[in-house]
Amino acid sequence: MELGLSLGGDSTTATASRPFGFLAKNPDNNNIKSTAINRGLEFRMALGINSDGKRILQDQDRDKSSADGDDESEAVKRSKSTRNSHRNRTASVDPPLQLALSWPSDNGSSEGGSSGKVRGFDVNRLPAAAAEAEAEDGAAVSSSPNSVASSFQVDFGVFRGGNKLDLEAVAAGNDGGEAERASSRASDDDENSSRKKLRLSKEQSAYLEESFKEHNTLNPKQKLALAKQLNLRPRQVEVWFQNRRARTKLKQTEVDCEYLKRCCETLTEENRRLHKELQELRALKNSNPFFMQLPATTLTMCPSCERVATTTTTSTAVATTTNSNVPNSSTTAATDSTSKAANPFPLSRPRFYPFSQSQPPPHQSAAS
DNA sequence: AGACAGGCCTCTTTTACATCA
DNA sequence: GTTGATGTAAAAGAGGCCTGT
Repeated sequence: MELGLSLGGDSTTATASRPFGFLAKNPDNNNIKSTAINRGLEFRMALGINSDGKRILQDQDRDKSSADGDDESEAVKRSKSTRNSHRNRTASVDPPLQLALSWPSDNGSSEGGSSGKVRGFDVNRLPAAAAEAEAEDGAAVSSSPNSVASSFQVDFGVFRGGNKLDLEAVAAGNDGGEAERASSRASDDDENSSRKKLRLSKEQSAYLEESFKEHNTLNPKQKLALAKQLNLRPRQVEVWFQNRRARTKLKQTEVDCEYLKRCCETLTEENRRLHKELQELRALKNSNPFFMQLPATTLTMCPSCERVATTTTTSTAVATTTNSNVPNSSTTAATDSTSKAANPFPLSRPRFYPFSQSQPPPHQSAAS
């Protein structure tokens, strides 16, 4: 059973006229990006010292070494720990949420407008993590203004840079208040730095959806390219595709289930109808002895037209056909006329010749 | 043949967000 | 308008299976 299913394609998120219009090059935004990045780097250094004067953000080696240390404990668990620890390592980096939350709040221009981007990128995209991911996966997670020139990328650069002053230029269209919500989450993250889940932005989701439409699985090259394009970790792209496939499968299962349910209902109704018809024929047989002289019949189904052909085994056979999908009205009409029992040759009634009188179907002649 | 890595699937957990009282 | 409870979608973790090397 093969059912078509259209998933995704959210008209609100996908750019209908230009599917990848948001990736269009925008020199102005590039300027913004480079500026933001520079400022963001500076900002990042400032945030590298926590209240205790300890270094929070250092170089990649620190992050990597600490993450590897976590891996050591997990490596005892099972033989596949290397792979999972690799997965965990990318996610175990200190979440950069504090960066976004420490933005100066006196700039009211982008207080609410940056929320979507903040949600999508800053929360998870620690620069150190980006560098780590780059080192691990060989994917250049673009922090360079020249790496990928697009407004889409520019947004990432701006928000990853963490400079709120530039948000207004690129954050139009985002709903407000999320920066504050993120701010409210910041204190929690300080205590329990468990995994921090990001919400992909609409643009990222739309882009991933477009990619998914083209191919629902990714080879490593495509994964890296997508990750680079969207400024995500390859693992995130991989997980997204996994979840997307799962969602598709779930939807397909629901559709299949619904289809089978309808099939079951149809067959039940058909079965009920046939039972009723059988009873009527039996009644007719009892009331009309002439019926008893009819030869035995064999039901066969034409594979091409799926019509049921009733053929007899004697030379006096009268081939009868009926479509399994014929509405009950025809059957009812036939049986109603049958119930009159006035015709001594009931098989000659139209019901038994649903095909053209002059040209019986091929299977009829073949069956006889 | 066995070890290993990598990918995918499935189930589960966790998180973010929306809705409602 | 605010707040807490609740439901839902989605990201991510974990483990198993399969395949290729």
